[in-house]
Amino acid sequence: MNIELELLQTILRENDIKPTFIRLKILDYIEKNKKHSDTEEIYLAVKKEIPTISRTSVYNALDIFQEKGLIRPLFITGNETRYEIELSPHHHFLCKKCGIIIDLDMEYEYFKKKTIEGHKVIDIQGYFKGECKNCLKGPKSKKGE
Amino acid sequence: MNIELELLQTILRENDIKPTFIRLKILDYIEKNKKHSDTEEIYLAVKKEIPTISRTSVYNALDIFQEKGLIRPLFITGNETRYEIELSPHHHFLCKKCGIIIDLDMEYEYFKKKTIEGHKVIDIQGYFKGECKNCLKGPKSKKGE
DNA sequence: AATATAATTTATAATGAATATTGAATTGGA
DNA sequence: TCCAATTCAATATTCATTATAAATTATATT
Repeated sequence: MNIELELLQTILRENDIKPTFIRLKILDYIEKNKKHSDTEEIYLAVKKEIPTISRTSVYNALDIFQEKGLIRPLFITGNETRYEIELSPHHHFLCKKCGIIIDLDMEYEYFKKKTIEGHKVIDIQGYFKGECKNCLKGPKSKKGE
Repeated sequence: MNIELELLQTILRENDIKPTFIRLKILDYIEKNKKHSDTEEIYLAVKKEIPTISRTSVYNALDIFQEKGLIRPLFITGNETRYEIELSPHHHFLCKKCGIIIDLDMEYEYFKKKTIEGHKVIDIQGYFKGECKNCLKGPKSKKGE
């Protein structure tokens, strides 16, 4: 067991999640991989190390992590749910051309607001959609074609 | 054919959408009903007047309306896609308790921004989630229990 | 009017993400 | 060790959506 996994183990324990190997590996993947992965991608990645793992275990682990606030789900594409490690609140940009999801660094005053128009705010998600910097540069930088 | 439907007819024609009865009725429903309906709700509502309508027709109509920018899809719940008439940009609040989706009136400076961190912005969706004003008032105002 | 052509609608099947269920395996105390 | 609870995995199922193909309707052409 390396140091990183031990740290993750501690994080899980602190959040009342039993640190099973599967959970560690799943959280480890989400943590290292800075993308916004969907369940299938996580499943395939962890499968390389744990070939017997089932999709259900991935769903289960993600559900627990989410309940405990370790990860945040993104419903940006409208298709599959994507996940990222829960860090300080930030918005996301989805490129409609190449599909990349980019974290935005902007700060907005309402990140600090606890209520809005009388409603109690627990979570905020801001999705910007359009064409990313890279795709704007021209057709030569297209990927996957 | 009443006046409202004639107006919708004109709107459809202006957007190069052939104003079939089905499309008129679907757009009419979304327009009148100020909620953020999902496909099933629209299907069931229109079915009352057009009993032979198929779900596929609803999906088709919604796709066209969306392509032409008449309606906007919301991916707020993470489950089904919801739709609203495309009006001036605004954010949404989802109550995790009762499920209601509320339009927020707040204005933000970035609604006017055409680019963000170098990326070209076409669409912005802001989702606030938490507990709505009404649910905060107490258990007596719960619905459906 | 009749026919051809295209667009629309319907019905049916297929897909794909997510959930439910069940039974086996594992763990943690009495 | 034994029992109970938890966890895991495999299967089946649900549900929203998409794809396909047939049927219907609308539009254009002769």
